[in-house]
Amino acid sequence: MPHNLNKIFKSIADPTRREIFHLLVLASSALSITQISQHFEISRQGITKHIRMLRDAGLIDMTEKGREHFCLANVKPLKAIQDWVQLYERFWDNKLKSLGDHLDQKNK
Amino acid sequence: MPHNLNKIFKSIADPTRREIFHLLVLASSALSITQISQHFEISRQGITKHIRMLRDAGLIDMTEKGREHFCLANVKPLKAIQDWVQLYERFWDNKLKSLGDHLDQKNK
DNA sequence: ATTTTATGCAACCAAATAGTTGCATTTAAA
DNA sequence: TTTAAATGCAACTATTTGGTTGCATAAAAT
Repeated sequence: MPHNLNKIFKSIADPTRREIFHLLVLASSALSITQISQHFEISRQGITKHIRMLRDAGLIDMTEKGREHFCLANVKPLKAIQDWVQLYERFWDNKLKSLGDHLDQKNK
Repeated sequence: MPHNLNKIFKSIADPTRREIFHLLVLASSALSITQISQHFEISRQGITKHIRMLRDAGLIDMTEKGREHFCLANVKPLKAIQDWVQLYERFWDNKLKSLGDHLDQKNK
């Protein structure tokens, strides 16, 4: 179990956390908590809480340097979300075959 | 805006709702609220609330027949989730190119 | 015609969430 | 060495969430 699936779902369910994550991916380098919070109107402590949830879901890697705590986006846990979605992708156009059959196939 | 992205994220963030959705996809036919709730230990009213959230996110289509309310899974809104995830997919292996460049490209 | 079934509505509850502020501590800068 | 910056910790609050129960109503079955 790499990172709890539910934590990942919960993490990305909040728009502010998605924004933080997006900001970090865009930055493609580590940003400190203060730097991140400057992009938002909510308090630093509010941002810290969001960052911790993202970290606990594995979506942010953290390193400390002196008094600063740096955050780096880690997209890998999103793979679990994509896997979940892809289970249903086959139905986007139309029912080709029941998902039940599909799962039976995988268990053979 | 087909269906509010945040509602979709919030809907699938709850494990019970994911189970309900999965059940409906597996069924590949409409199930009544009572039928659905029989698969769970929580009360019918609890299930009803979850079903409404899924419906409001577009993940369940509902039809009434007599006194029964039937639910059918609709996977289309999941496309929005996949689109969101795919924005970051390119980073799963490694940074090929920054997301910023990628977005610039799309806006040309 | 009576009873049972399927449901909605409303009130209620506990826990989680998203946010705040104040204060202490460590590190860096003047 | 004093001051400023970056952070954590703790307490507090309001709102949302996930769940419950009781009661009313409409439709179906007996």
